[in-house]
Amino acid sequence: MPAALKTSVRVRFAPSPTGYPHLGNIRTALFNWLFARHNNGKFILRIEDTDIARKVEGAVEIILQSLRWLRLDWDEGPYFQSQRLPFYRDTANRLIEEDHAYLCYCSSERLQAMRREQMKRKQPPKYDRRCRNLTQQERSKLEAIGSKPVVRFKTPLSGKTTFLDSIRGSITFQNNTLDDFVLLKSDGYPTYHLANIVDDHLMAISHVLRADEWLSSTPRHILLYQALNWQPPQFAHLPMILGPDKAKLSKRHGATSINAYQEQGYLPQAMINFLTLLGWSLDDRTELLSQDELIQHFSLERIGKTGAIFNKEKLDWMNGVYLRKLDPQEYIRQATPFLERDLPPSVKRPLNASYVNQVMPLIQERAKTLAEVPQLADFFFRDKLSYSTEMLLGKDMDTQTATQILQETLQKLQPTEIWDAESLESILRPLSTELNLSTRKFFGLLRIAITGRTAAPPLFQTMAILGKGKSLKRLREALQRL
RNA sequence: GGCGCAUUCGUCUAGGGGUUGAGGACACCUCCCUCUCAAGGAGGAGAUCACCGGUUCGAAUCCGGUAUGCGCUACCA
Repeated sequence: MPAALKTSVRVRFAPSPTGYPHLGNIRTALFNWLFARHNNGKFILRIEDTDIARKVEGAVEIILQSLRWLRLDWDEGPYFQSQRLPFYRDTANRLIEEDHAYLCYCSSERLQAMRREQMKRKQPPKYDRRCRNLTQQERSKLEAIGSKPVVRFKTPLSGKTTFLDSIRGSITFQNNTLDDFVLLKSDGYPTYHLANIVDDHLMAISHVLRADEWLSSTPRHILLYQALNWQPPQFAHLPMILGPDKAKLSKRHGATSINAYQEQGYLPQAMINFLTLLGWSLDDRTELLSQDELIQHFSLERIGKTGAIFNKEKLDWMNGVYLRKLDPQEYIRQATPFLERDLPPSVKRPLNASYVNQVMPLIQERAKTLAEVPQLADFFFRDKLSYSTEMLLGKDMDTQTATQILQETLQKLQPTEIWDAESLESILRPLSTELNLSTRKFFGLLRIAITGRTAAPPLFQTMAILGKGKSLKRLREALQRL
């Protein structure tokens, strides 16, 4: 390997297309990407599709789409392991030739029965190495019966394997606690262990940043590198992202697929910021960092060791911060598809752009996700409001008073020519004194008449945008309800 | 069962022998602003730093043990 290549940072994200990527997968991708960009290295994408049975149709496309959404651009790939089978087969053969691996003819039935028996006796379930020292004659006999062999690694029976993890320090395993794991399956496909180290070597990967769940397999990988006389990469095992039950994130934790967050109206920059802080920190106070700042400051040293429970409330808060920071025009651009998608079907499509432009600034500081926008802005668009008379009257107002208030308001507003927030305020505020009503009560009543809710954007601005016709119509409708 | 890793407010975390009677953020509570909501501002509550020993003048910080949690223990990744 050329010296220049050795010192350059080359990392990879190597998902298996067995499902949609969840937060944990994406966080691993993100840390690899940040590490590559920080060090001016390369970020490589590799699809580990070596399990035909568990392969999920369309998963690869979703993975790519998720990375694009988060703007985690890759420099090489995607490589597909299913298209690189000869590399693994050749390596397995070399291992057999050099007496580091052997063919195993044991049936999965026998293996299973053996494991069950071992478990029952409270023994560690391990392959019993029956085929490790087969003679040529015995092998021929088994092949004659039609047994399809797998290739197993000849794990050293004694000694220990030690490696230095960038995050966890020195870690040692006794070799006799490992068993002879499978390298090549009987269908000719490699297992993760083989494919992974062959590709990491061939692709000159300098650092392997992967989830903590791989820590226990690392001695196997080190042993493989040693057997092949290859230089292993630097390993760094990332703390995992946990579900609320503290268990490894999985399907049963609900909407964990990353594209679900896109659909729920989270911003990629908020996701990036939040995910990075799940396991990494800059200092004792910085919470908000842009993608550039993240790249600038990211380092392995500041990655924590403990698994992090995903805290949705904080994500919501952070997404709200990013939403509010958005340039108003950009906000509208982002929110419009959600309005088109989620506003009631009765609202005419396509939406009136200039009207949306007026409404959105009132919503921008109130939504934590873009998916909330249609809900919050709903009454600006729909024709019929739905609320009860009880709601209109509130706790302590009788029908008569309410009727009088609405009538007076209509009377005052009818002749008004200039219909903007300021004029409306200058008319309605004095009216509340005139009626001897607190602004809280008075505006509260009008708010429900105008918006159908108790919590909404400021009244006068809302009425201004709604326009005179619609506003008066709603006041009249309220009157009719009483 | 075996092996490995981890353990600081409910959650994410800072802090890596004395400046810490442990700092920040989310969530929560109170008050201010205010036509409601949101945003913003000011406060508050919340952690015997898992436990037990040891080293040290001094330990959240170093060492050992225990407990608990998690991960791995497949012809899955």
